[in-house]
Amino acid sequence: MSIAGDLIRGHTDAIILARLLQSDSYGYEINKTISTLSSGQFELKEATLYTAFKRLEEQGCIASYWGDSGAGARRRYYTITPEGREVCHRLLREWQETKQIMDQLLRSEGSI
Amino acid sequence: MSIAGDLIRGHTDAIILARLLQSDSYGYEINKTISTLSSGQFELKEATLYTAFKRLEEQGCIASYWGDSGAGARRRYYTITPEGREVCHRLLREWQETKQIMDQLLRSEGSI
DNA sequence: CTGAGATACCTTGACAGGTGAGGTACTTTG
DNA sequence: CAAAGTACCTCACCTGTCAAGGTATCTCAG
Repeated sequence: MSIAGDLIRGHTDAIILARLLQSDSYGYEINKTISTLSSGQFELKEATLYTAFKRLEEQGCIASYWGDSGAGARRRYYTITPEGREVCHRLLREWQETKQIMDQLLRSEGSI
Repeated sequence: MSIAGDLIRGHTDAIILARLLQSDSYGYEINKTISTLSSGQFELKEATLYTAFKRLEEQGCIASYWGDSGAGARRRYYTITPEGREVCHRLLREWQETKQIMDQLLRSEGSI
């Protein structure tokens, strides 16, 4: 992982929800996907991931069900709820804002 | 403030150092500048700002001196050290990476 | 058959950073 | 004189990350 988790902090939920917007998935797979999508530059730690799941489920953004993996260990699948979709879209907008503001604040030229 | 502090968390130091890269300044002014630059969309809380100053000074990234304000309350000015400049440039690079990775992770199309 | 490695889940405790609330002290302005 | 602005600072609390540890199953090489 080339970037620290603290730099992503506050965006973990957005990342997870954005994945679930694509399709239902389970912890292990989501983690792999994130690693792949970021070309190995970032990965959620397991503890972080599972606490996020718990948080999001309590908030009603996601729901879970045990999937039948056929072979291999059992999997708990997560699905995004309508409420979760709304939250996700809000978080995506917030990310766009954050980017913009950060760029303004870090731009070297800009004093006043 | 329209965006939450948690979204910025981990980038506070970068924001402060980037300001000091422009010129020496003091807490109150830095806060105003940040508010102005972000069009009022973001502001550091005082507690956040001063803990950050303390942290950065301990790390040797900034140094401080009491300025003579002439009229009004005394001001503690901060100046960026050579080490601070290096750190700042590293943080700016990290921000670029973070942006890129986040965009990849949040992009709707991308599964695998 | 056995051991290693992959798949898959989960919890706990420590730690760090952000922040609300509170405090000090001076100056300007109505 | 009181209120508001300038300017500093600290403490206790909360939240999210993560190292470390644990469980269980399956596959495959030796």
